Amino acid sequence: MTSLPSLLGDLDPTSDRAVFRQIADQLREAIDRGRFKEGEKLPSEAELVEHYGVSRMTVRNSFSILQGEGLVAAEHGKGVFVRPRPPVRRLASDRFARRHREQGKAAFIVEADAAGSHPQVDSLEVKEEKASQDISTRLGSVRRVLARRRRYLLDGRPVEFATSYLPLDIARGTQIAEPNPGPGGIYARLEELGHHLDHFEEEIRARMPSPTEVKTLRLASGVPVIHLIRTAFDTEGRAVEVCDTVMAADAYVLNYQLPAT
Amino acid sequence: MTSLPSLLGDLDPTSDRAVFRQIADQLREAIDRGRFKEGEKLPSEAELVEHYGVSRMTVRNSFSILQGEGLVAAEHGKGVFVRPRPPVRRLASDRFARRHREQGKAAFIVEADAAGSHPQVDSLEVKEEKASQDISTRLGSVRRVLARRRRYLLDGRPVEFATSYLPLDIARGTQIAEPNPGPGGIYARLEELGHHLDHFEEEIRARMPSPTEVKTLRLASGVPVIHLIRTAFDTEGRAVEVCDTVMAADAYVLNYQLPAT
DNA sequence: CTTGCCCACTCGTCTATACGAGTAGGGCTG
DNA sequence: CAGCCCTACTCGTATAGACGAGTGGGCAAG
Repeated sequence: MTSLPSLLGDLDPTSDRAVFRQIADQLREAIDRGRFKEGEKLPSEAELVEHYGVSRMTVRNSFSILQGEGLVAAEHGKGVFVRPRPPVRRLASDRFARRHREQGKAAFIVEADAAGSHPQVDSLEVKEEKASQDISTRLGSVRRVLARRRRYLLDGRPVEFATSYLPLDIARGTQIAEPNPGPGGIYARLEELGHHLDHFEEEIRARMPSPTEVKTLRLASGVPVIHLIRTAFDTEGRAVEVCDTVMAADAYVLNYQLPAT
Repeated sequence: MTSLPSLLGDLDPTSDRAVFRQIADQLREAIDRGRFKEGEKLPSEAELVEHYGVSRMTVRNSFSILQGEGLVAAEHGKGVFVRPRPPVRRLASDRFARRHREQGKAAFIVEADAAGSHPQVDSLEVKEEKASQDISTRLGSVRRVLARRRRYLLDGRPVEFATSYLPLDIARGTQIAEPNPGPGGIYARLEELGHHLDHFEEEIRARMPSPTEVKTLRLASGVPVIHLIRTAFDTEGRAVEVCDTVMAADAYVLNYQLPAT
C-alpha cells in the first residue's frame, strides 16, 4: 500500500512553493511520465493524506489544480482518474466542398462513419425567431431569421452543438425550414434556390464554457470550448447563412489550407 | 455596506444545489447582468461570509469556480475582480500573402501598429537542434533542424510564443539563421533561396495551458490556449517550415476564408 | 443460486480556526 | 514637508473535524 514513495517522492519543507502545489507538481510529473496512464486511478485522497502527512483539504486542493488543467477528473464514489484523451474529430478546410454534397447523407454522418465512430444528431429544433444584434449584422441587417439548432454526438458523447441562422426571405417555406433538409444539407438546398455559394468566412475563438455549455456537452472541468462562427456568402456577395458552433475542444482538431498567394 | 442583498439575493436552503454553487451562480449572474462591470472589484470574502452566513472556505470555493470559468481573477491583498477582456488580435487568413511581405517590418509589428497597440518581440533564440518526432514527420524525416523561438507582446502583455523549425539544408548559413532575418521575414528569405511558397497548412487545437505556458504567457487561471501548427509548402511540394505557436486564447480571434469550390 | 442489505471506501460539502503575506492609506516622526 | 511605519483590510495556505452521498463487494437471508 505504501509503495507511493516510489511513485511520488517527498515534499520539500524548505521550498517556498506551497505544499498543495508541490503535490500537484509531483502528480503531474508522474502522469506526464506515464507512471499513471490514461484512465488509470490516482491514489485516493486518504492515501495521499497518509503519504504526505498533510490534511485532506490540501490534497483536494492539489487535485483541483490538476482538474483545472484538464489532466484528471474525479468520479464520486470511485476515485480520481487520469483523463483519457477522447478520439479527435479532424475538420478539414475542404469539408464544405461541393463534391462532398453530392452524396445523400449529412457531412457529419458520412465522415464519422468513415472514421469508424457511431454518429448521432440530436435535439433538432427549427424555428423562426428574432435575430440577435450580432447575427443581424452578419446577415446584413435582417430582423427575423430561421434558426436550425442541433447537437452532434460521437459514440454517444456530445461533441458539438450548432445553430444555423438564415434570412427568412430565403428559407421560409422551403425544405430548409423542415427538420430534415434533404440530401446534401441546407447548402445543397441553397444552391438549388439559386444562391450559388462562393466562399465561407470562419471566425474562431477558444474560451472556457458557460455552465449551460458544460451541461449540453457534458464537459469535464478543465476542457475549453472552440467557438466557431461561419458565414456563407453567395456569388452575389450576400451572406446567406451564419452558423454558430460550440465544440468540445478536446474532441477537435481544425485544419485549414491557405494559399501563399 | 450591507447593500449586498440588493445585488445578490439569498440562498435557498431547500435547494439541493450546493451552497457554494448557489453563491457562484448569483455572482455570475450579477456579472452577466453588468451589476459588476469589467475590472470592478467584487465584494470581499469577508463581506460575502457576512452576507450569506457561511464560512470563508465556502465563499472561496465559489470564487474558485468563477476563476475556473475565466470570469474573475483574484489579486492578493487587493480583492477579486471581474476579468477585463483584453484587446483582441485578429488573425486574417491572408496574413501571409506575398503582398504583406513587401514592406520592411515583420507582420506582427506592422499589424499591431496599425491597430494602435505597442508591439514587442522577446526572448529571441535561434539554434540548431534535434527534431522531435512530430516535427521530423511534418518536415519529411529530417534529423536536425534550425529552431527560431520568440515571444510576442502587445502593450507589454505576452500574447503568443512561437517556434519555427526549418530543415538545416535550407536554413544553415543563410540569413534565416540570424536573429534578424531581414525585411519580409523568413518567408521572404525562403523565396529568395528559390523555395517559392505554394500554400500553408494550419492545424488548430485549444486546451488548458501547461504550467510553463502559464508562466510564459502570464495567463490568468481560466484562460485556455490556442495551439496552432503551421506547415509551409513550396511549389515542389516540400515542407520547408513548421511553425508551432501557442497563443493566449483571450487575446485572439482567428479568421479564415474558405472557397466553396 | 439469487436477492438484498450492509459496510468500507471513495469523493463532495461545509464549518471553524489559525497564521502568513501583499496592499494601501493614514498618521507619526524627523 | 517628506519619508517611514503601522495598521486594517485583502487574499493565500493549511489544519482538523464532521456529515453526506455514490460505488462496489461481500455476506446473509430467502
